[in-house]
Amino acid sequence: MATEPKNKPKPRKVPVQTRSRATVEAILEATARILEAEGLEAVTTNRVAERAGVSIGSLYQYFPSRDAILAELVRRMRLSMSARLMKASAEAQDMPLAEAVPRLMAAAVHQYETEPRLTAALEQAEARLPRDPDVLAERGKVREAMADCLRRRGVADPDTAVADLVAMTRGIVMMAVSGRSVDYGALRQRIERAAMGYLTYDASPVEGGG
Amino acid sequence: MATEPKNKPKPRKVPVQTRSRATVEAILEATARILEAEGLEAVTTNRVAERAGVSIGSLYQYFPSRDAILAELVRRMRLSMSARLMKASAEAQDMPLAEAVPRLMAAAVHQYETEPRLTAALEQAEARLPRDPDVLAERGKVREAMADCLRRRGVADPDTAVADLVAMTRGIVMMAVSGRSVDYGALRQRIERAAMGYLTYDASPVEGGG
DNA sequence: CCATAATGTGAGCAAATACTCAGCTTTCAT
DNA sequence: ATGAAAGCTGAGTATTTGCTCACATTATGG
Repeated sequence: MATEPKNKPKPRKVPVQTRSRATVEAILEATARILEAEGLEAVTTNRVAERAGVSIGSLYQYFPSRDAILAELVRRMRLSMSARLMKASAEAQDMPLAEAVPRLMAAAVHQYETEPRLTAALEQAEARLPRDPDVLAERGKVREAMADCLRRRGVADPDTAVADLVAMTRGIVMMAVSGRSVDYGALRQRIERAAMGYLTYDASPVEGGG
Repeated sequence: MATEPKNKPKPRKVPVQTRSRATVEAILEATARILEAEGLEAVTTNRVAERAGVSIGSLYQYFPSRDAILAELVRRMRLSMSARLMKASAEAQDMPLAEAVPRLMAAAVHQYETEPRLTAALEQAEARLPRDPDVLAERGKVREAMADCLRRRGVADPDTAVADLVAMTRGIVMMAVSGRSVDYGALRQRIERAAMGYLTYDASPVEGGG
């Protein structure tokens, strides 16, 4: 339960038989469902094991700690998001800005749209977890691809622009998700407006801005 | 540590002497410092008491639970933010959009700028806490004032616009805060660009944008 | 078959946590 | 000065948590 840094990433068994692979999946699935329904604090190892229908001992044969389960879920989500964004970037390669942006925004929103509560909880968990190098590397590639996309259209400082677009999108989606029900169609349109506005806005010289 | 709803908002003493008022402030201050340095999970009642230099018994004379301490901190932050935004709205009343928006954005960012990590932690705590009616009421007034500000300048659907602007701002600031060091001047400019872009973007068909 | 490895079990331990209580000290009004 | 009220104390309780371990069950290869 300590909040201390992970000083013991003890090695665990790797599941080789189909039975044990199913066990691992059941544990991850149970964790996701608890996260989704009750949030990060409700995820305890005993509860996960119970919900997964396996014993607590089995859980600890494949995951060295509670955080390791969360880390694996975070990892899968991030890699999935990266893959989706890479695909969208490739497809948007030759489109005009006004068509490329909606495509990229749709890809960025997809994960929140399909699993809003789970995604929010996983992002919260991610903040307290050590950075996953693979995730960082993939994210880097994605940002690069998206920045290229913008650079080709003459957007200034495309790296900052990508960071801002991602952040704006997350902000708007997270706020929507925290509310009751969401019209994702309207939401995507608003995000497209925010993105296109940001990208095309020309800060004309308003002097004496004090 | 339960995530269950608060079924026992047991009444506690109200501090009347200066000594006890100082105790209460010390408890809140200690909680803020722990939150800022180590995040939400590190906030335990025993640690707060120790850091505040008071006994655990004293803590429980003025706060019925751990969450009550967090709730009070959240409350103060939210009311302070609302007050600042109301003031900015009033001052921006008669300014043109290009001047009003920076003023409003500066007010919105101020809290994150002065206490970035604490603010992030408090927002995380807020998500798990019961809604404070006072905070909700003040927030409603603020949104109304800001929406009025926009409506006067002919912005369509000003309520949605305010919600989106707030969400975008939060998204960009939170992302910046999670990084190493932040240039808040540049940050404010980017947020102004996002806001102005959103507000002035005309989704007319831009043909042949290759 | 059977030896060996892989997998599964769950009672229970050590540590942490939220919170109480019985008694002590300080403040204050008179 | 004095009694009552306000404030303070911290060892202790009940519970929860992450996690281990000695042992039982199942699969696999020869």
